[in-house]
Amino acid sequence: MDTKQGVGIGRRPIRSQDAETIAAGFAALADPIRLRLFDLIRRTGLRGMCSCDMLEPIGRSQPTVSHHLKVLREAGLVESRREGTWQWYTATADSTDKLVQFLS
Amino acid sequence: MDTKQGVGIGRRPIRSQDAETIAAGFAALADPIRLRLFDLIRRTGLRGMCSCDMLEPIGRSQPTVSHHLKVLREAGLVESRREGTWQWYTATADSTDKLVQFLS
DNA sequence: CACGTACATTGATATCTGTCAATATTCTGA
DNA sequence: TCAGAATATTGACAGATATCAATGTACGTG
Repeated sequence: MDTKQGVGIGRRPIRSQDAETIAAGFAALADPIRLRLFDLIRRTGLRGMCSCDMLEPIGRSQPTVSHHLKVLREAGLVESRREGTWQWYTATADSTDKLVQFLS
Repeated sequence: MDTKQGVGIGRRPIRSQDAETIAAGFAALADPIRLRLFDLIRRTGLRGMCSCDMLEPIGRSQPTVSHHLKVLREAGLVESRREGTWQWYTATADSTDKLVQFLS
């Protein structure tokens, strides 16, 4: 049976392709460790945070933290720059724009 | 109205327990099918949407859609009411508050 | 060059997740 | 009470993911 109303109210549903993109953004924050990493990094503002300083507060092995940082980077939520042997992570400016836009 | 800080950006890093909760919310939207379901439901406002009308636009089997709706419901993003054999889904009022608060 | 530090990658494994067919449940109407 | 419709649950399975030990790579200092 069909309970549909006539069209006219509201815009069109999200495109399947856009859903993939936005869902991928949410997926990057869908893990508690990544969420905490992103939270830590974002708090450090422009200066950013060295990944060596994340191990202790996060409480996971170095490879695991490195893996999660890669996921955050590939999702466009953070970016990194080298400084000697250190790697500094900062939150990207428009990191969460699409996500907030979808939620609002 | 208390003065307690929410889970947004404050002086201290997010608590591990809060990270679990918020990450679970993001996880509910981390799948493209669920994102589209939530998008569809939200567009119908107070009236809501019958799950029988979701099958065709979503393009997944009835058990799969039912499974995703359950995930959305358990995440607090949608709620449902029975009407005869139909099940009507609506977006909850404060569904995305915590998520937006974290992102902002 | 050699060594130590910071970080990334690989490989293995246990767990989680999305999917559908089959089946069960709940409700309506005859 | 019986049949049919809408929805939920179960069971099975393939693919994804989180994790760590081991190893590899890049950089700085002697």
